Formats: sequence, structure tokens, C-alpha cells
Amino acid sequence: MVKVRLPDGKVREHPDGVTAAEAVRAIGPGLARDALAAQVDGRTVDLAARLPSGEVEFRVLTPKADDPAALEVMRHSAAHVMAEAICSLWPETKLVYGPPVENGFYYDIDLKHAISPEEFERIESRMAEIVKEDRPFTRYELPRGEAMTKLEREGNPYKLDNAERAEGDALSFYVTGTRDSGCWEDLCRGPHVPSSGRIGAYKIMQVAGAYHHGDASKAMLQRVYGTAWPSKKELDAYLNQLEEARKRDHRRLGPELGLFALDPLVGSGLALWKPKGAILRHTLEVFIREELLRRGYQPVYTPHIGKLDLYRTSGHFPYYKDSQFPPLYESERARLLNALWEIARASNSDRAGAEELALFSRIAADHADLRQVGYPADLPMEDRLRRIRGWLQQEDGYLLRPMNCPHHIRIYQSDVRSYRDLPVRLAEFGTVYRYEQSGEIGGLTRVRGMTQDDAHIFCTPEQLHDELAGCVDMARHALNVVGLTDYRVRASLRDGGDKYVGSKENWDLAEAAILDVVQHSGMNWFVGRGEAAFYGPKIDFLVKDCIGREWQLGTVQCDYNLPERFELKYIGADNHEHRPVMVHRAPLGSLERFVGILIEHFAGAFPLWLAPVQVRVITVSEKSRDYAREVLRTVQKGLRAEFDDGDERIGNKIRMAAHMKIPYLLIIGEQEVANRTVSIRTRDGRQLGSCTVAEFMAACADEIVKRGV
RNA sequence: GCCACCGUAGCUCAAUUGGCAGAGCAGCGGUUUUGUAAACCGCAGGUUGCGGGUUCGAGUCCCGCCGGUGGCUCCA
Repeated sequence: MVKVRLPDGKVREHPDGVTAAEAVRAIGPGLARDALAAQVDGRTVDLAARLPSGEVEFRVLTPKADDPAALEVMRHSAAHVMAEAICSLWPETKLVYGPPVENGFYYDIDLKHAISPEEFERIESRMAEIVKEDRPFTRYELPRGEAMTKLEREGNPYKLDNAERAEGDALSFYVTGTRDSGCWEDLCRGPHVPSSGRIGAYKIMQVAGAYHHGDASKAMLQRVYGTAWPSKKELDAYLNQLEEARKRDHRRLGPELGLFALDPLVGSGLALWKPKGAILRHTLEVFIREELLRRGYQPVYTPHIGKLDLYRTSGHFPYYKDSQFPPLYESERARLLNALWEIARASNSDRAGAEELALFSRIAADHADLRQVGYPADLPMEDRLRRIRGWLQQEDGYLLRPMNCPHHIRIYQSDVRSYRDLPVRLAEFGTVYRYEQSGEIGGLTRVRGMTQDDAHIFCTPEQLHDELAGCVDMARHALNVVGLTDYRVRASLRDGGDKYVGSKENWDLAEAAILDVVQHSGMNWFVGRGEAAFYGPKIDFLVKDCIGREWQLGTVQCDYNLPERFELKYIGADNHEHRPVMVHRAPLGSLERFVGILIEHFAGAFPLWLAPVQVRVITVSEKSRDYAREVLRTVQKGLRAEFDDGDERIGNKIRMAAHMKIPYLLIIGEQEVANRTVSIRTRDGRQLGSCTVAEFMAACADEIVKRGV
């Protein structure tokens, strides 16, 4: 007996061995026609699947654009149809992996011929044929051994690899057609829609490269992306929505609104803030500065560059060499000494190896001072490293700073600190430089030079929890004020990887603190394993851009590691030295990325307090020019204002101002001159009527103080 | 860094199979004096991203580089 409990609570009984399709048919013929798949106890299954005995929760999946489970099945099936189309056009294609993803699906293939966008149409028409044939998706299973033999015979190493990774004693295949029809088939876990005619409206979106298993050392595959929807109408709505989102793209709006420029001659990923972008950034900085002072931070200023040895101590150099701009003024001697240091460290032995000694001899040949000191082979590793560091400290190499923490740490260390001084909170809009991979740079969201609204907190272990919570509070407050409320919060913890430094005990403490803070924050958060920084776990605020890519903005990071590397201290109440804990935090993250996201969030139409130009005074004709000038002078005393007294028609002046997303237009014609008023028009076309300049200014002042969005 | 695509005036885009580089907007000059999202006339604007090659002839074909876009990888 199978008891099927429907979402409305009704229970229907069926004999053992009943299929999902039969259970659906029993509910109603209309539903049976519509059904794509079913969910049994929350697990999606084919309609052909037999239901287990006993009572099950049962839900029918029909093609609805708001049912993620239904879309997932349909898109997975669409991936099969696309793969078959590609295989029929290029029979040498080796299939790899083709899952559904958000808004669509992809299929990874190994094919020498590079599929070009011009060929999408050919693939789509082949897909249309397969859809029109309305062939059933037929599942069959083979015992693991038999399946492996079959796959080996077919000679696709990727599928063989998939099969080896698959769980269970039996492997399933899906034929797009009846069993033994000779139709196209694929090793696949399923489930699928009943037949190829049910995949709705679809479109191939793009083709991109993708490493097999995401491993950059492996060969690159082609990943063909598509999207699929229940109907043409929903597909069009999706494409339209994409189009609308692209109109908000900060890379288009930013230059158009005069906010920033990205100049290849200056360098890839190095943003130029133009006056309008700079005033916007300045306004944000003022806001953050106010918060910092309110929250007990102390502003500091430090240079954008520091000695290499500073970063050797912090661990940034040379471990992250690939993502740093090359060092400045590093001598050949220093380069060699650094290589020696790396070899010595890698040896992890209290006896110098042959390579190490040979390198030393090579360096020492040119440098008498090194020969004098010497480099005994039986010197313990720590002593050898110390000796090399001593030599390196005399070298004049500099690094554009990749992070601000080392400078702030040195400020902390410039005074003797008592437990009474803690927490010490040092804040700076710190500009850092990172040599990001060329393929990753884009717009303001990923740049090579950026300014963080950074701060480093030095506190006792007992203070850690409150400090972390305070940082989270500030980050949330900042996002709230600008109205960026659609974000996710990630507790970024370590995984089993080897990139992490510091003791397990400290990591456990830090992660516990991080988790405790997010748990009590009331935020919507999730755990990101392996997302931790090398020195500690963090809390990251993630926001999506106009095409759905997620970016980390604010971050709060817990760090036991750098205090040890720099041997940070404070004198405790017991008159003994203790080690402080550090918190790294940046509520906005980088101003570049934050402003980039902000441009998209507001589609360039910033709230009054942030708008680079808050008001534009426009004359109807030159007859009202003198009074308009008077209005402008008054308005400029409290607002960022522009003037348009050109000889364009008023309609065009309004159009141009609206294009620049200026919040308020003050229109001055002969009526306004006569009444000594201004006529107010908002950027979205509302006419707020006339009032005096003083009234307008007061209303604006109120809106600005409230930082209304 | 890897794969694919793209690069023509400040911006958006044209330019048969390889055959005289063009338009709209913006800019500048003039006319117009305007009432809530485009007044009219004119002028100027280019080593077609850069460098090689093929060809009688290259914006167009080939190679290299630079830059951009979408993914992948990375993101201290």
C-alpha cells in the first residue's frame, strides 16, 4: 500500500508499485497532462518512478516559472537536448557534465572545434527538431560493473570519471527516446521531464571556457550556457529583465554620468575618480568618518608603500607574489637572499642542503660581508632564517602595499600598550594595490588599486566578541543607510586546505567567536567553508551586481596570526606581557567596488545626500536669466547646484537634466520671476509646483540630514 | 593566467565578394527667446586600438601585442 499525502493534506491510497505518473493521473487528467515530474518526500523523481510503500509526501511539478524544482528538471532535460543537438552537429564531441543552474543550464563538452555564437542558431534549430519529435526520456539502470564496461567501450574518459564518482551500486542512463531505439543517451542521475516536447522555451546564451573539475592545471573545456522557461512569454520576460539590468551597468552609467574613467593608458584596473564621482565618494567618506568617531575609532594616515621586510614579517611577501605589483628597487642581492630564505624555509631541516649552500656561496662570492659572517651548514633552520632576514633588512626594497594592516600594526607597536588602552581602533581610508589577474579585472568591482574604509582593532581575547559584534553592527548600519538591504552574509571559515596559518586552538577560538556573533545578529547568514582568509575566519557581506554576480563588500575578520608574526604585546593587569587579538574590518569594503554596486543599485539616480549634482537651475528663456542667477547663488549656499541658461528649448533642457539623473530641477520662467518663486520638477517627472527658494532649501536640508533614500 | 568573442569620430552604430571611411547624438559657430523628456542652419571631428604580413589595393584576410566583454581559475 502506498499512501500519497498531497500538499492540501488529502491522502490517496494506491497499490504497491504504483508510479508517480499513475498517482498524478488519479488526482486529475489536467494535472497529468501538465506534470513534468514529482517530488516524493521532498526528493524530485521521474513520473515513471515507482513510489515506495508506506506514506509519502507527494507534490506534482508542473511548468511554472516560480517553481524552482520544476524549472530545475526542465532545464536539466534542456541540457540533454542541447547536448544531443551539439553531438549531432559535431559527432566527435565528448560530453562531460551538464547540470541546471540558476536561470538555466550548461553543458561542458570537450570539442576541438570552438563553437562560436553564430552557430547557436544551428544548435537551436537542431534542438527544435528534437523537441518537435517529442521523444520520451527513458531511464534505465545497469549494475555498476556492466555500466563501467559499457562506458569504457564508449571511450569517453569524462563520463567514466563521472561514473567513478557516482554513488550506488547501479548507474542510470537516460535515452532521449525509447530503450534500445538507438537514440542519443547519457549517463545521468536524472530526473527528467517525460518527453523532449516538454522543455518549453529555450535559448543558447553563451559559450565560455571552463576547466575540468575547476582545476586550472587541467585542459580547458567548452561550456555552453542556455536558459529554458515554461513558455516563450517567460523566456522573453527573462531576456527583457536581463536587458533592463544591463542598463544599470555601472561600467556604462559611471562614465556617462561623469563619475569615473578607466583609462588604458593609466593602466588596467586603475580607476580615475572624476569630480562628480569624487564628491560622491567624499560624501560616503564623511558619513563613515562620522561613524568612526562615534564608535571610538582613531583616524591614522600611513603611506601606500612600505619596505619589503615589513611584508616579509607580515607574510604577504613573497607568498602572494603573484597578486602583487613587482617590488620596487629590489637589488639582485636581495632577490637572491630572498630565494635563499625560501629554500631554507622549505628545507624544514636543521641542516642546510646542497642547493642552499651553493646559492649562499654564489651570493657570497660578490659580497664580502656575507663571507665574513658565513653560513654554516649545521646551523638550525631558525638561526639560518634569522641570519638571512638580518641581511635582507639592510636591503632597500619596497612594495606597493597589498594590505593596510602592517602599517597599522607598526603604529600599534610605536607605543607601549597597557590593557587599559585596549581596544585600540586605528582607522584609515587606506589605498592598496593588488595585481589581480587580467581576466578578472572589470569596471569598479575588481580593480588593481583600491581604497578600503579600513580599520584594525587590537583588543584582548575577552574583548573580541564585543568588537566583532560592533563591527558587524557598523557594516549593517552603513548598508542600511544607503538602502543596500538585499545582501547575504557569509561566515567564512577554514576548510581542510593547507593555506591557513596559526594554531588550531586559535582557529577554533576565532571561528567560535565569528559564529557566535552571526548567530546572535538576527541576520540571514550561511557558512562558507574554505572562504576564510589565510590568517583567520571572517564575516562577509555579499551583494549582487546588475548581471547577478555576487561581490564581497563589507568584511569583518578575526586574526590571531599577525599579532604573533609581529609579536604584538600589551601589558596586562597582572603586569605581564600578553598578546592582543586583531580584527580587520571594512564596512564598505573598497570604495571602488562599493560605489560601483551603488551606481547599479540606484541606476545612477542617487538619493539627494549622495547625488553629485543635487539641483539644476534651468531658465525658460533668457528673460528670466538674472533672477535664475540669483536663485542659483542662493541654492549653491547649501546644495551642489548647476546652471543651465543655454538657448535650448525648455523641453530639451529637462531631458538633458533627467538624463544626468539630477534629483531636482528648478525651472525659472517669467511667472517665477514675477512671484519670486521656483518651479520644482523631480528627475522622475513629477512636478511639485512652486515655492520660494527658502522653502525648497529647507525641504532639501531636511532630506539630506535624514540621508533619505 | 586560461577559453571564446569584440575593438571604426567623445558616445551609439553604418561601410557588397578586399575597391574613394559615413550617419545620428554630443562639441563648436550662427539663427531662434522658448513653460516641463529632442528648435533650425552650418562647421569641425579619423594614421579604422597598436605593430607587422599577404595583396595592384586591407576597416575587411593572416600573425603578434594592447584593451574591453562573458565565463573558468584566483581574490591575502
